[in-house]
Amino acid sequence: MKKLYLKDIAHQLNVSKTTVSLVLNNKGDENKISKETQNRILEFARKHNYKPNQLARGLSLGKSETIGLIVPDISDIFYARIASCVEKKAKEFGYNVVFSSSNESPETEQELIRTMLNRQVDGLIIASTQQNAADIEQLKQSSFPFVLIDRHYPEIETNYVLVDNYKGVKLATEHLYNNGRRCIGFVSLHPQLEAIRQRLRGYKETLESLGLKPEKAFIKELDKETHKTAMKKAIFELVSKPVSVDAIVFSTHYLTSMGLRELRALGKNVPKDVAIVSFDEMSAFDLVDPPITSILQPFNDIGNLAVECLFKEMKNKMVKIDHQHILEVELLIRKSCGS
Amino acid sequence: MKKLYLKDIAHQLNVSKTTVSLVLNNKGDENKISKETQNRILEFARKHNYKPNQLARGLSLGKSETIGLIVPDISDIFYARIASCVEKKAKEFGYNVVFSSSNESPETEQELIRTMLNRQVDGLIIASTQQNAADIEQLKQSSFPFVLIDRHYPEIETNYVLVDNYKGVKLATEHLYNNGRRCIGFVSLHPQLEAIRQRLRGYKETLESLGLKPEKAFIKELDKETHKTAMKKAIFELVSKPVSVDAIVFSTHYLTSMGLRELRALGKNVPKDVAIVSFDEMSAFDLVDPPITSILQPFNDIGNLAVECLFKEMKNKMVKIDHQHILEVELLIRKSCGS
DNA sequence: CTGAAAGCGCTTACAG
DNA sequence: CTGAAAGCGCTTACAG
Repeated sequence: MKKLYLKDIAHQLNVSKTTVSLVLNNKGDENKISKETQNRILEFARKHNYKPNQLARGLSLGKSETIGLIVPDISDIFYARIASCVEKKAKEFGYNVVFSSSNESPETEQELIRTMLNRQVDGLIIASTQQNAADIEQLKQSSFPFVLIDRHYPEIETNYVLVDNYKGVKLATEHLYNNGRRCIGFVSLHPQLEAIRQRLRGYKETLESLGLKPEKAFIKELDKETHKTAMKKAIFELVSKPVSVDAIVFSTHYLTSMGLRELRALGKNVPKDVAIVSFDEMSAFDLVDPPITSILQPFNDIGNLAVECLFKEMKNKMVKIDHQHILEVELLIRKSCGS
Repeated sequence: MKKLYLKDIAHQLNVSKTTVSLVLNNKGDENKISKETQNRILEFARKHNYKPNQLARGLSLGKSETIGLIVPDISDIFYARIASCVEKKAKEFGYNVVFSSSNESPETEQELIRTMLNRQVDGLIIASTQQNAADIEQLKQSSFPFVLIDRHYPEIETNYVLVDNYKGVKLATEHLYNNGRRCIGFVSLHPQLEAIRQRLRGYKETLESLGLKPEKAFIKELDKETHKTAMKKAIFELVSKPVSVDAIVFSTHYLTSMGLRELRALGKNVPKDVAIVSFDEMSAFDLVDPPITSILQPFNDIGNLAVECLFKEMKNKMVKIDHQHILEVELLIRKSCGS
């Protein structure tokens, strides 16, 4: 089966390329091309399964009908789920998506943004490393359509779809308190991410509002790079004298898993000795011993909303910053807090 | 920052577009362009961060430096991990990847393959629905570079990277046997997939080699569409009289989770009443009560090898079928089989 | 109603 | 050593 081109169709049907192109782009009527000609073309194209070369089309049209999705790590189930939604939603608009992982590296992120722009994506959805203000600012200045998800730059006004991180941890902390816990620890990554900062703030302020003091020793901030080894030490310190925490809020699903492993290794009973709550969850958290109480993020809504906002931006030409969504989060109570 | 084009550089540097293009494509030397001119151009391009429009470049070159990845579901952690590897590996070759999920629909898969071809991807990695022989055959006929992963068409000779499904289940079944189980059930999806068929075969033949009979009633094949409700019924039947299985092999990670939930709902103790093994695993399987003995798939190797094979094909022009890899699988023994 | 022609931004064979 | 020109496969303003 030889590849079929526009000119082949024109040739075989004895019409011009213009006519074929117009008809195939649904502009037959507005260009008053006879129904008969239209049908011949449509029929022929369908029968031979003609599809235009998207590179040529994109070059000519100045758009690629592709959007780019940049996430820290596509193999993180949270982002994988979002990617899945983004893909589905984009398809509704007839768009494809190119994805890439930044691996939390600002340099990689920068490179990815540029590569995608060179590939002429029409819009970008970014879960940023949040250390790449320059490029985000530039995107904004050049009125390129983009929306930030999961992570945003508080100092740059952009469209975004986030989650109420503060509220999530507040819910979790209160839940722990209501279950009688008074020495509540907090384990997270380094708070260079605004999302993490909000979670930390949620933790601290909730403790205070409950009349508890957020002790320095209760809080463990691990480096992204070294958190695997650091976790062991962190958990050990949290559950040993003089700290001896009776509950821990983990700021991310994989920290929860790692932390739980360490707690077990130290012979601690969850929830008896230490209750735990996880921000975000994993597929099998309900099967874990004990089932892990988790803060659920609406990943479907994040993905869908992001795409919708992006398409509004792309349509508007004039980019307006009027899509700043902070979605609600939900505390799913299972057994890891003792009730 | 206005977008910079090739002609702008040529203009500003008082040389032709040809010269600029040649230099930027590292063909300066072979075209004997003076070192000085080369340096001026390189310097200028770097300083202004010039990157060619990939659509134009692709159209001109007849290739896009993009590969396509089609999987059943990008939000399945198994495929997400493979996608992550594929992305990393492709980047080493300077390639991007476009991904899409077929959602196990042959029609969608067909459409995706065509869309990707129209987008001029230079090669395809496909975890097929295995119900789309026509397109795969066509890809093959037209000598388009592609490699199948995870699932293949036994009736079509293609390059592929698979996993030893038979062996995996054999290992699992023997392990169960060695732990004293004699009534071993098998829960899987409908065996329209060759991979599933191999797993089923592994189960049956191993039982036989062990002197056990693979009873019809021990085997549950669920429909992809209805497996959520069907699982409840299947598990109930397996653990009730007259069947009363004392072990179950699940042919996929999410079936394991679902099955375990049902076992618990019925008050069954795992592994005392029913031992279980999972083909493929999830992140928290080691934390589950009990930790789930699983057959591990080398997703990293699958992704890397697939990309390597694909690039060899792409380079060779003449596509040769000499990359048929069946990777080893590993049984990770935890506690769900009683030892 | 329809076609010839220019243009999208590149690459490269060819000529000098 | 370097440039003018053709070509990749489309779209569409313009002319008739």
